[in-house]
Amino acid sequence: MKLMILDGNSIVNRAFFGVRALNAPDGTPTNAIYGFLAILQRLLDEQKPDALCVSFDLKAPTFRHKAYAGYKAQRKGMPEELAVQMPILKQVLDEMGIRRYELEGYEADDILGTAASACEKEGWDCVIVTGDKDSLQLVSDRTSVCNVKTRMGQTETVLYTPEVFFGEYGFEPGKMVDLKALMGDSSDNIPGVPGVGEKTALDLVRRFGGLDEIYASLETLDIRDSLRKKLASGEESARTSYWLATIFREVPLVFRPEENLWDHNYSPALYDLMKRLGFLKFIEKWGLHPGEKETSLNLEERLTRLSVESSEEIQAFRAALDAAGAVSLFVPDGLEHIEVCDGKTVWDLSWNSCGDAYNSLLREIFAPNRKKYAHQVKELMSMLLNDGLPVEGFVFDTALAAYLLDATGSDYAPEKLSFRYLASECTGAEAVWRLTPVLRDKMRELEMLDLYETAELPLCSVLADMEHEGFLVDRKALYDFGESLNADIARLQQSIWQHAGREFNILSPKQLGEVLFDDLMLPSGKKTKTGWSTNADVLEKLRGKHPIVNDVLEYRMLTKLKSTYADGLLKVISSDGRIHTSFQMTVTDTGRLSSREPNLQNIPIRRKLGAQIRSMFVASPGKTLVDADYSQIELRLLAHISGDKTMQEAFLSGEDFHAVTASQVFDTPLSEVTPTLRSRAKAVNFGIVYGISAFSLAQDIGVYPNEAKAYMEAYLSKYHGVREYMEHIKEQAKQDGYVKTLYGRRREMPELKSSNFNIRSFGERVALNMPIQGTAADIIKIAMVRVYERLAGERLQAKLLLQVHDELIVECPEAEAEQVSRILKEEMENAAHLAVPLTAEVHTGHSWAEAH
DNA sequence: AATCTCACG
DNA sequence: ACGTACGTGAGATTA
Repeated sequence: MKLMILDGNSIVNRAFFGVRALNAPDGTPTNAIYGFLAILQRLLDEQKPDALCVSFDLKAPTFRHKAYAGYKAQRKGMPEELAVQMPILKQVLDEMGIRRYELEGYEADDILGTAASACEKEGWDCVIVTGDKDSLQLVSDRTSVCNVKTRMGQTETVLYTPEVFFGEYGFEPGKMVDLKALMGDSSDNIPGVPGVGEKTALDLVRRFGGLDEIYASLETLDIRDSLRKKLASGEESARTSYWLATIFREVPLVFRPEENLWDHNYSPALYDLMKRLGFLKFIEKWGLHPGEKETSLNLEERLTRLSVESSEEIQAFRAALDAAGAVSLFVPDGLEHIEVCDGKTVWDLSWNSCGDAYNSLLREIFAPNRKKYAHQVKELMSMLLNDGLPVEGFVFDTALAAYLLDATGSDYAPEKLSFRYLASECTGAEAVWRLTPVLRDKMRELEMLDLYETAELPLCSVLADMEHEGFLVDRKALYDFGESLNADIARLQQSIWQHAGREFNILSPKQLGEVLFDDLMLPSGKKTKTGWSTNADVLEKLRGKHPIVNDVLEYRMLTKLKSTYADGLLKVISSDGRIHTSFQMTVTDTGRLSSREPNLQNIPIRRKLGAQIRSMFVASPGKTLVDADYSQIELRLLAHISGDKTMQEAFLSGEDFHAVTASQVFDTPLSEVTPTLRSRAKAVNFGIVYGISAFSLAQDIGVYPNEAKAYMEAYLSKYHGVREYMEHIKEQAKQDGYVKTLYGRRREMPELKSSNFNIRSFGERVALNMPIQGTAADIIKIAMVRVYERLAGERLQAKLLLQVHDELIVECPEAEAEQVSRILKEEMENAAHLAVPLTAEVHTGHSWAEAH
């Protein structure tokens, strides 16, 4: 039998500092509880114990004289956001049926030690789960210690058995106390022997054993006399420390492992609690259900479902359809099956059940003048376009609404939304029906209805059309390009292997790291979780130190082009010779679109060879491409939003903005701004939008941090409105708990309240960046809707193909090119009226490379 | 499935 | 003292 006992305070601390800010729907912080449960769940899966319990410290002073010696005095008080989570966590454990042990006057460690002893006496195995190293002294044949670390939200565990412990420390676990007695531990106020640190202490214990062995033959030990002296004068301190470091294993508590047998006996109240905390994941994972009362209540309210099969049922459905003012729809996976809700009944139709009538029923359901609410309207429209069905008349999209209300969410499935916004369990078309008025009201409350109606919802048909249209690709040219890379890739591979003196997988960061930093002894810089970093930034700095570096950089570039772009794109050319991407409207935290399968928003351009890929995206014969992109829209928005007059004047002057910045920041006449100065100013401009630090700016432009700091200082004094904006927005975000764009799009910002420095700093940068990036996203969405309407309204054959954040691409007959160019420029530039001009540059060409 | 790297704005 | 720029998606390797 096996008992698992968790060191509650230690694990909850790890969880709190390791998990990003999370809040329950009512705002209560929940990250520590969430992290604790995630760690618990993982260990249950790994260890599969028969019994389970948790120990906690109580805050009161401890019984043993450690307390009076100021024991743990240096441990900081618990942050408020963690403190409020503690009682809730304990409640969760109670409802889960997991026993808690907490004893006034004793440390959690003492309880762990006592529990381990009890297990050993009764012939049980014991696994102690903790984030501290203090309990390692308890490791024995029967007792192991599972050490938990959280790094960047990821949990890592190390299971210490006597063998693992010996492997790491080079002595038996029991001697851990001796080690501490010698080296001390400032966090536990254990003095140790003055002048003896970790290195010395480790060496002593490994070579001679514990305190008894050392002091028994102190005079004859093979050590320096200075150390002998320190040990001799520190003996009393060492003996006291030994006692302080020893975990007390006899707390006055009867611990019977069998009393903690764990049977997954969750109380019905656990469902309510987890629901209040917003922990859908655990509700699902643990299969929790509401108590009887709530279930029956929901069942009564639930609309009747009817599978439409017989001709009578088809008749009834048609009658209901005609009588309904609007219907809600849900299409689980493809048009061969659809749920329709008229507010009274949920009708379930499918190709299987309705047979020949199905197609005509679909035509009736999707009749252009029928008002329809649906979930993921754009995706539905794409399916309809493929089947030649009409795409008009969609007046609400629950997924899109939910995204506007909370863009940081990751799952907008109808059942999740009904859980969250309706506190009920309906699914599919019924959920869509009930959610529609609720989500609409919420959007109105938060002043986002206008953005929804003028940008997001109309954009669905624009994007569906773009996806349907696709972008023509010169398949042969793309194939030839891919083939032409092979020779160089093979040559570089040989050369790299030659330099390395052996064959290895160059694309493996691990193997490459060994070659560069172990074999060739190049200076290693940054490290990653798993080893030394070998990314382009690092390698760039090693250029010239060894010829292999250049080859690796080039090899990486070529293999990337080959696999992602040449081979990758060839794979997704459709039978019509075109590539049809999918735009996602509910993915980004800022309001941007994203593109996938394939991603057409990251086609190469920055380097010559890569940019060739763009020449293979072409207009079909007789047609041309028109490409329009906003010029520095984000910086213009910074000038507008911050209200900085100097920056606004720079844009109004019509001069090269980065050059003007250089001239102002480096106090140089505009005519004397060198390319280097300009490019540094450019880096500062972009850095500011991202909330950069001087350190990173220095990295980016290759100067000392001091110098970078001076640049930023000069920048912010010159553009003092920007400095004021930066301070103001952070303050505002902290107060409101969210930031928003000029058009009212929001992003919730729980990070700003975190007591974790890194998370909080990240939040501050986001608060600064999101209103700018998000407003730019709003503006181009508005422009897209207007361009689409103009192109249709003026009866042009021109078709929008692609959006790349600040760029739109249209394909049209050559004869329309001039008119289309004018429409793009007008609609893009007039989509918003700012304190500075918003300009779009338009070009035409037969390939994307030419037109950009 | 997680990690690293790299393509874009 | 920390750890070092915002937002994405895809391919290859590793565990």
